[in-house]
Amino acid sequence: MARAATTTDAFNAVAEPRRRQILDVLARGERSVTDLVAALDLAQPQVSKHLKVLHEVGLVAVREDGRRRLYRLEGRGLKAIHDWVAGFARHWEDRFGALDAVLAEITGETDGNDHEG
Amino acid sequence: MARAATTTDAFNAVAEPRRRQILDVLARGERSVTDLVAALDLAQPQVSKHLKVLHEVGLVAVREDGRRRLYRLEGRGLKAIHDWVAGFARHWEDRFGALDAVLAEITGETDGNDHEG
DNA sequence: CCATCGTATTCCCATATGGGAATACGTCAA
DNA sequence: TTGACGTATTCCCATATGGGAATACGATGG
Repeated sequence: MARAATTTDAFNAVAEPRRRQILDVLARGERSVTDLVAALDLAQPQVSKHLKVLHEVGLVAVREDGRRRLYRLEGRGLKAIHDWVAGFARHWEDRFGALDAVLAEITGETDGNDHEG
Repeated sequence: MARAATTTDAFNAVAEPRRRQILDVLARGERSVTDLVAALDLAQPQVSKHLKVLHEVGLVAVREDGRRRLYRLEGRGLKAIHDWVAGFARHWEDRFGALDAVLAEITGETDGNDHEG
């Protein structure tokens, strides 16, 4: 097998910096391909390709307007990522980080990380 | 150019499901490679490879213990992802989603999304 | 109907991925 | 020492990526 397709899910789609940039721009409102080309300083074909990927994973929606196509952010698709990462928040928040370290030292535990209760 | 290396950053490293699984397990405490192999039902070499990637991007740390190597989650590396995604939260939270729709319809705007103030 | 604009699609290519399989090590128990 | 264990590394290969360049196409204005 090779690496999973970029169109597999939001995680893969968003791994590409350009696509993140596109979403950043779209977060401020609907944009035409040309708008994006200008904003990203990237060739039009590549922008269209990235948009295709984002569309396939449902991160953007399109609307036709004459010869233009207006792309819009479809944020829901990012929730999965958010939810997954949020579960790790305690692991980088200083308060808990420090606490973990202390507990580990005191208990000599190999299996720490218990601020559950 | 081809796709960015998986070791480029957390975004790329975490795009692979197996690596996310590994982090999920490590979130509950230090684990040896063998532990992970058992938990993931994946061949040992592949686990070691994934761990290598995770280590290169700083998402895990290692500690030697006799013939074993104990891997530990290094959560800080996930913060970048969290921060980026969090910026889009308003786009999937129902309250705001509905509000956006209404505003868009009322104003006929092409450039909506303004609950700034 | 023609030229042009806005976008999408196709072709080409260097790159490295992820799994499978085999193997190389370093460490520990006899 | 020897053998087993725990882990890392190497080789092989099908796959598809992302950019560049060229081109196809639908819509629109004359």
